[in-house]
Amino acid sequence: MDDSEQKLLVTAALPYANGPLHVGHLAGAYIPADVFVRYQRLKGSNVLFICGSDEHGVPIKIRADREGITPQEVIDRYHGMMRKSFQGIGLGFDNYSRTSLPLHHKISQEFFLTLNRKGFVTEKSVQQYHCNTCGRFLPDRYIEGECPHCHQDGARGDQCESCGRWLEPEQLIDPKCKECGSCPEMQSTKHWYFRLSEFQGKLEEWQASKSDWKSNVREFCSGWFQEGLTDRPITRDIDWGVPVPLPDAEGKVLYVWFDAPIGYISSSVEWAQKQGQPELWREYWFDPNTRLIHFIGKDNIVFHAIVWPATLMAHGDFVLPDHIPANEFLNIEGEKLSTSRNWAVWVDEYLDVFPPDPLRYYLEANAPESKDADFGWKDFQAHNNNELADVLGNLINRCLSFTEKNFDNRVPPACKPEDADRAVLDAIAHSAQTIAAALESFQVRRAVNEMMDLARTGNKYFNDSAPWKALKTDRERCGTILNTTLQLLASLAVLMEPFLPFSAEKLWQMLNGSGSHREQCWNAIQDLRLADSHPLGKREILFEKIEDGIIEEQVAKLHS
RNA sequence: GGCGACGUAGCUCAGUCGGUUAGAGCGCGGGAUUCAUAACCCCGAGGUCGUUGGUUCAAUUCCAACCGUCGCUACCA
Repeated sequence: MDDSEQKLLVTAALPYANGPLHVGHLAGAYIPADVFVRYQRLKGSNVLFICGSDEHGVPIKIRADREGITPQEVIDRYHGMMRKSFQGIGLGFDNYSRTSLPLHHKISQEFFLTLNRKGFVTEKSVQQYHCNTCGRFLPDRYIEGECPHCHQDGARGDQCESCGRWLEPEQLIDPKCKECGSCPEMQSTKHWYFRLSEFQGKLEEWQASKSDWKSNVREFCSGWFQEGLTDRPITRDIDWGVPVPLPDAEGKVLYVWFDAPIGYISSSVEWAQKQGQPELWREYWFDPNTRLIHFIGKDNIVFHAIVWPATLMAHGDFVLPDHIPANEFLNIEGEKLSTSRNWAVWVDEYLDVFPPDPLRYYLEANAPESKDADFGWKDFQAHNNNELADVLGNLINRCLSFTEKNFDNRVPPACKPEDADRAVLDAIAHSAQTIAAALESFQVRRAVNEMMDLARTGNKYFNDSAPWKALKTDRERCGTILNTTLQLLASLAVLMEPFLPFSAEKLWQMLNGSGSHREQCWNAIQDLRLADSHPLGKREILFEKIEDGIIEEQVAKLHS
């Protein structure tokens, strides 16, 4: 199929709106998704990139109660912060929505009703702890008590941190509400269950065809299939969420895990409305040829690879996920990231101090693709200084500076190309192919390294060719060397776009390229040429080095 | 407890569908150069590929056990 006809519907996990965005979020889902989408756009693919804030659920409600504000104020705050962070780091969503919108509520309710009408939802009464003081039913992890096994105090209703055993809340001795400390009591309550168990066969059959999925996703699912899927409650007893659209469901909302992925659909609908073509979203979601790709972190695998596809199957009509590239986690300075201990690097705070591309580059080159990776400030500095500044930035600067000083800042003509010159042009084509192949299989790390290797090739060529010597003996030869290197820079401006969009744009301007580098075609990069005598733009340092002191401040801040 | 992942040079990681001298970047040592953000380029030192067994003509690569790190375990989304 022609790339321009193949529709791509790309989603990045909806971030939960009870805290700001951190580098772990970026590394796991957002940067890989953005790199993929930017590459696809250069290729000319028809791609829709969707995201939004996930704004329901108990944790948001509890945060609001603690701070004495409304849940709406909580989500407004974090939705705004995350949106700004995404923009600052260059996430190019076509639409960034939020699940608190009436549009999303309506679509989620319709979804629920369809499943109910088709008989995939059943009603059940269950016993649950209820805190009379806080006035709500308590999720397992919000109940604490003495562990029945090791008798340690402070065990949670889902698991004892001390002995690691998995618990049921009613096993706890002397249970207490984690928020207020009072003793909860068992109450009967009614919930609606999604009949997930009915879909095991279809899911297994469907996944059997996904041999190109990453092993972490496949292994994870096979474990679940072996255990056997069970029906899942998809409603909750709180007043913050999408109300269950049934007459006898007062005070019940849809479980966030049910409504959140529907946010991918409602965000697409909102996008279509903003385009003035309110039905346009159907061309993506209802076309069986659409490749639906969900970028997520590994904590999301079971929901995206099992529960959500089953939900889509139950509803019918919608396209099923084609691929679910799930990344592992990012640690910070060797320790597990923890928002409650403030052991995290927040994107908004990063952007107060640094430009976006160095962080993008670091997370791309150090992406947690096959196993957990580590974010280290010194490591970040090293990647910026040794690679972005010394290899890529220096190649650009040495070439432009030389051309400016000796050739009136114009592209010298290429005369009598030699083997070395041709080899550089061949290397461009080869890199473009290698990077494309890596990105098609979601290997950002390999792809960005290949891009940097092309810059290394450029440095070696420039060095071996020694235009500063040729300048004195053979001005024509010197011009040819610069011409070749400048063509390499033009290609790099396009090749950099998926990884370093801000710098790619600046480089294109420095080269005084026509239009935007984003209008170039990835598949024709090797044919991209700056014309003889083409006037170059204004030169500037593309990647500043980062001084030790700045890094030390960040490390100190992390430990404070 | 169950399931899974990972453990390769000082550091961060590739790789090996079993088979000549195990790779990259950084860091380190030496050299060359001066166009450039004291950058670039070349050379070099450094690894019994977590441990112990097994299969095999041959294992770092397959299998088992063990040790270590981590994740998931179904209402933390």
